[in-house]
Amino acid sequence: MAVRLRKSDLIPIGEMARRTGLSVSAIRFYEDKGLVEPVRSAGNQRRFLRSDIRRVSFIRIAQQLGLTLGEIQAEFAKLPYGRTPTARDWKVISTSIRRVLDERIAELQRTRDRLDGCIGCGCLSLKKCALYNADDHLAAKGPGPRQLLAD
Amino acid sequence: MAVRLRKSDLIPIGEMARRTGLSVSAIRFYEDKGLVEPVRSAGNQRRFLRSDIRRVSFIRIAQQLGLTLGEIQAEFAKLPYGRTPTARDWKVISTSIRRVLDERIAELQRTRDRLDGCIGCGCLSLKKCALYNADDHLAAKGPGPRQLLAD
DNA sequence: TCTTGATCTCAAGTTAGGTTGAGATTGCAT
DNA sequence: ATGCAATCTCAACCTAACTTGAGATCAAGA
Repeated sequence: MAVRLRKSDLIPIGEMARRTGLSVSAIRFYEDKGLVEPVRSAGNQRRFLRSDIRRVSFIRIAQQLGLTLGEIQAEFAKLPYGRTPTARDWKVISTSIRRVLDERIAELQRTRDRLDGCIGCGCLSLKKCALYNADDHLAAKGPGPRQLLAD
Repeated sequence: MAVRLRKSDLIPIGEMARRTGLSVSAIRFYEDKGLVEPVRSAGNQRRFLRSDIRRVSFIRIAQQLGLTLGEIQAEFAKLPYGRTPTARDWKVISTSIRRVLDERIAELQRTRDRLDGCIGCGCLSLKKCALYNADDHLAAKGPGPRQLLAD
């Protein structure tokens, strides 16, 4: 028995917007960026697959997590080629994003600790300041351990 | 005995750039935004006060901490009017920024926890997803808990 | 069939934080 | 006094992530 395509299997952009909470223009923008690839109707209107709802929703979520569209693109590259992604596929991505979050948190904590050092030492005294000296400039200026801030 | 202004007390923009590690154009941009207000030489060239070095350096640091120029301006508003800021003045600001960092870290941790929930629940199942539903939209659609995994 | 709402494309505008370049002056050391 | 580096202003350009608007076309119910 052949698989029947119900019309509800192909979603127009307006419904996509409703279902994902994104604007129509944003979705078109994502298509431009290659994040989603709807097919076209006879009259050249976009028609999305049901699985695209999840895909597009994921863009929204990942952005809330602080990923750029480029980074999201990179995550999408991990999705299976030629078949609709499963829960397991998405889980792999979620886990990878968790690592990004962990890194981001750790980074912020390191920064905060450095700032604490600065406050404690009556700092922002530039010459000694770990934050100020985070970057290159001020090359070899005085002795002692120099802490560097990851960019 | 009158205070003598040595020429070294008024710094041209090039030296400012060298001392802060910023580009000349960036410093001019900050002036545009009202973050620093150099005086002008007879020939209309910018002349910065020594204390501006710290001020401008602070912009750089605060940006690395993730503050926008607008937020930095808000912090600067706390500096004393009409006198060169002391170490104590800067400390007040640093402390305030510490609070911003704390908030940011807490927020990220909450997000990570939500993501963990999602991963745990085989999530990104949209309807139930804490991340997905973090925002408003959520148009009641059809009956029963639909799991979009089925697609 | 008519009419209305949904879509289409393409161009331009928006905010943040700058950079780049042109063409004109300034400032300082010989 | 002159020569050259530093500076000046102003306008245009850049990335990211979209939005807005104009003018044209599509889809579907009465």
